[in-house]
Amino acid sequence: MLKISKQVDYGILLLAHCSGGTSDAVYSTRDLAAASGLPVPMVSKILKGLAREGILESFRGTKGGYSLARSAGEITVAAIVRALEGPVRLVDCASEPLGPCRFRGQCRVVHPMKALADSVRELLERTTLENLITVPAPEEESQAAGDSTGGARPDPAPLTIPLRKHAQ
Amino acid sequence: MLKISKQVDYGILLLAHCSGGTSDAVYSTRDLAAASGLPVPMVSKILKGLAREGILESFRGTKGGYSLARSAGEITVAAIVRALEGPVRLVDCASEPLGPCRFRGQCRVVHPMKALADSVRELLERTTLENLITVPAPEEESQAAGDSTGGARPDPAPLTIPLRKHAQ
DNA sequence: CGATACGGTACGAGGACGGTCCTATATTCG
DNA sequence: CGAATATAGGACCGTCCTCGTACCGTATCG
Repeated sequence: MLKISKQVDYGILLLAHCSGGTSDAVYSTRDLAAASGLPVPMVSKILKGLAREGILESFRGTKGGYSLARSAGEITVAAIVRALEGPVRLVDCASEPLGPCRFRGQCRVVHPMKALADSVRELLERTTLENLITVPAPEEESQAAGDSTGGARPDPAPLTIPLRKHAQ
Repeated sequence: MLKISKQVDYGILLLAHCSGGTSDAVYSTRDLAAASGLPVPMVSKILKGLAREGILESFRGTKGGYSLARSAGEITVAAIVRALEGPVRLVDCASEPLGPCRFRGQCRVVHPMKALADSVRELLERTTLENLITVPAPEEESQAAGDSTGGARPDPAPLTIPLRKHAQ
């Protein structure tokens, strides 16, 4: 609920992988599929979407593949979401191409809702791929691995702050 | 995409209506359905959900109905979302009951993703019903009414700031 | 010219969401 | 007490969207 699609999730994973090597490294669909463990057609579809939006640069033919079109710091989560699941619209009736609304003009919540939606979008706009790969997180990472049951553990620490560091 | 469900949208509308009168005013399903123009069963379902979560207080029998269980300033958007569409989980593999993930432990993006998810949730947690009904928005509200075509107009003004006023 | 790898699009299965309906229970009033 | 009212808690169904797959076209390298 209120979730981002798996394509976006996978997309971030793949982009994180692409940003691992040198800036002009080229990765083929098969390479990335093998590295991520995701099915090849799925990876292909996601990379196509990212390339169409200009996040990835594509090279066709033998020895072709994809590479980041800009630096990781210039790729926002919002752009990834837009490329893979369309514009961020928290609510239809208060997002930019205004959807139909039976209360047009007399609704007391439209503008605040729009403000809320904008806040969410701005948050995603402010978070870059670089943020996602350079925030290494606390040291209890290792103990999170191991148990596949995934028992709910209490909230460990406020991880919110690091993301803000790029907000002006 | 990345949208909240219509039930939450409707729920906010209905709660905004409930917070209009005195604090102990009681509204029946039929009243709210008539006021909102939404079908009665739908309104009923939403109100049930809100009551189950303790956001609304319910009174059965003749002259029964619903009223806000707490003040509008104590009802967060996050609570409304939780009541009507479950916990806020931006991504399955990085939200609190950790979902299955094939990269458990070796994924470089889990913690940042969790941080991002927390940021979104915190934003919703910080926004209260009171915020949504007391931010009246700019004066061009009236001209938005009238045309039912809903043509896309350019972004009018940064509406993001007002929401922040309650963030400490 | 053939092999490789991207580009676009269409297709099917599965699940979530929107929306409706039915029965049980509690309260008020005559 | 009994009828009327209004919520509680389900089950139920149609539809849309997402995930995942597959096919065909096109560009590039050797």
